[in-house]
Amino acid sequence: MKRSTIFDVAKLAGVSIKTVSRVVNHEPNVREATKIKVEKAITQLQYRPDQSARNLASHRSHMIGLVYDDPSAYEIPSSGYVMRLQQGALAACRAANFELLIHPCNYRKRQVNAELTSLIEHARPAGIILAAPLSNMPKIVRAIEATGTPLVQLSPGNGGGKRLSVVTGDRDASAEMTRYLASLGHKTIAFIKGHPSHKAVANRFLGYCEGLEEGNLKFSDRLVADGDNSFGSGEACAEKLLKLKNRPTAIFAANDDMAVGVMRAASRLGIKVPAQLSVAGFDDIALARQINPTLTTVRQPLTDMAELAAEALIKGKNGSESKSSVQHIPAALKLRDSTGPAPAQA
Amino acid sequence: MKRSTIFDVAKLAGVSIKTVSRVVNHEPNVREATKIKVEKAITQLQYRPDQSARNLASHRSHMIGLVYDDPSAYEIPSSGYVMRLQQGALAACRAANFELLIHPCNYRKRQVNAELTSLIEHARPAGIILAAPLSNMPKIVRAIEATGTPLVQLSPGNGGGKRLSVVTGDRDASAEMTRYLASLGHKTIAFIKGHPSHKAVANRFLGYCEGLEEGNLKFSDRLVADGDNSFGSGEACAEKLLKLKNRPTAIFAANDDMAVGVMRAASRLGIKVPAQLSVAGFDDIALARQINPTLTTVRQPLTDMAELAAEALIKGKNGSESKSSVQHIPAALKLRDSTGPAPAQA
DNA sequence: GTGAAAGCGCTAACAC
DNA sequence: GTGTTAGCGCTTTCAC
Repeated sequence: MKRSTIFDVAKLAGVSIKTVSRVVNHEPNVREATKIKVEKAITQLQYRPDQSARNLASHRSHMIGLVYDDPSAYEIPSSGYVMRLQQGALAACRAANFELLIHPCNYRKRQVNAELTSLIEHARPAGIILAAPLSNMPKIVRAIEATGTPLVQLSPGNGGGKRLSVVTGDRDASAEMTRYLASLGHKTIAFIKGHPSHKAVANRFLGYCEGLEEGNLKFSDRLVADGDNSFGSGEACAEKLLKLKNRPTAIFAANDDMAVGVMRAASRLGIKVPAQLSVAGFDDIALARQINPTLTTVRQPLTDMAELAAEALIKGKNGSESKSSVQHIPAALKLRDSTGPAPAQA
Repeated sequence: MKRSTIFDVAKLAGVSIKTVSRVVNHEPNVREATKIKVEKAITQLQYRPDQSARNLASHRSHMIGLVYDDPSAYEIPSSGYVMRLQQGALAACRAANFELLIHPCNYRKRQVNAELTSLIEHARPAGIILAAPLSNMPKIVRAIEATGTPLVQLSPGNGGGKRLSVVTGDRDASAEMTRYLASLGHKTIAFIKGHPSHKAVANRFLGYCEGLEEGNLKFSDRLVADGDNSFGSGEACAEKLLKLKNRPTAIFAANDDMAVGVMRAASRLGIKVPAQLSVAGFDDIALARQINPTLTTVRQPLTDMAELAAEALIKGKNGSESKSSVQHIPAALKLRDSTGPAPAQA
């Protein structure tokens, strides 16, 4: 049997299609009695508005797009990050009866822009959530803005800018973690930096420096290694750091994937965590609680951030709310088993 | 500036809109010269067809929906499974210029059907990929079929049925893994079953039984524990099994999440893997290579399966191809460090 | 090979 | 409060 249209409902309810439309869209100016009549017809006919028609006529949709760096470009997918992003966005979508489109994209490729434009034209999402590190790439941000699609940036890295964004205190939390390590008696605390293109992660290095200072430790270049956010790079950096003659008693990695790599390297080198080495990460991916010992880390409220972003997009469908605002959700230390007091002797 | 429409292109190229439409859709019956003229106009005007209009007029779309069990309902998201599913579907989408809609849903809820119907009406996907264990739930399958949306089931568990599906040899691979463990000298091989609602996982238990027989080992009830696919259940089951008076020297878990739980339990109980206990899983999630020791498992070709499913949906847009077919992609053993020879004494 | 006209099912603007 | 009338930008007949 054919699907019923707004006309069928109108006829059955004895009203005009516009009235049906009003009821469906919860618009004002409909008498309660009329509304009930229409609603009855809707259930009776099992009417469900056609989104394509709706989108076409109204120039919006009930979908939002989540765009993030393609994790399969990495050695091992940093799935925790992506999953939490999705989880948050999905929560907001579910609540508002929206659907979520996911679009990982590799910013290293030339065609990113075309790809994003194509996504937008194809799906006409009501808005785009742009995750870090893509959110701090002007080229990408501009490409999306050019289409006129509402955009929320997640952790854009810089101050906040003139657009909608959701951020967390990467720097503050890193400083706090560093101070915590110092408070455990660690004197040589190494740091593994993240990928340079990822500004929010770069801020964590700043926090580390700040934390050292506040903990009355001096910064040393040799204790800093350059990772790229991947598990493998964490492993490699750790190996390098752990072979130093005066090796660090604590390693703080700019993200969990790398921290897990550190633990793997330590285990291979026969170094016990946390007895001989404390390891800390950042993000609190699911894996952090699954490995052994469980990883001390900073819980980045990724899920909440994505949810907030999605909500903003969904609400803002009327037009444009406050055009620029930065929502801040604080991060929190998660102290677990991978960190402990500094060993007596190095 | 306003977006150009098919009319603008037609005018500029000096043809009718229908001809433009033909060129855009790669339809036959267009002279080469005309085609080139139109294509030139398209680039010049930066014309991009509006999907909403297209969908409305043609009753199809360029999106496919991926529906899977909501992992956040679990204690710890089994993110590896979902990520690989997404990866495969995304690969196919990217190649065909489709977009991917993700829709985790909790089958335990009453409203699943309404939710799925709503997804379909909202987005009008060209097809749905239904992952296990949802794919073996008649209620859900029927709800989707009722909407007339093309459907591909992943690992539906039963023989294959009359619909499109993509399966792997869960049973054979499990038997193979069991034989492998037997070949290492293990006499007491325990098994942790998965969630009973997940038929494909249930088949793995059958494979275990089969493998025992072929390895000339006898099946024992006390060596079988009931997990539910979650990390936590694996941990709990392992604890139970490892406290048996004649404890197993090998534990084969029906999925990797549970196998990781087993390793965690072993580590807590001070049991060394693989020296004192061999652990094997199933799926080959990313985590399998990240933990220490790395996990011996069965590589379920999830990514390939999802990709194949998406391709089928994308190709089949013309109408209905062969209405019933079962694609089989074999699974393969991944021998890593968590398994080894049986210890001399138990 | 190509084009004209008729919708697809809805929303928007304005009339009543 | 409610209905009327145009479109939204495309695909589909079917005619030429």
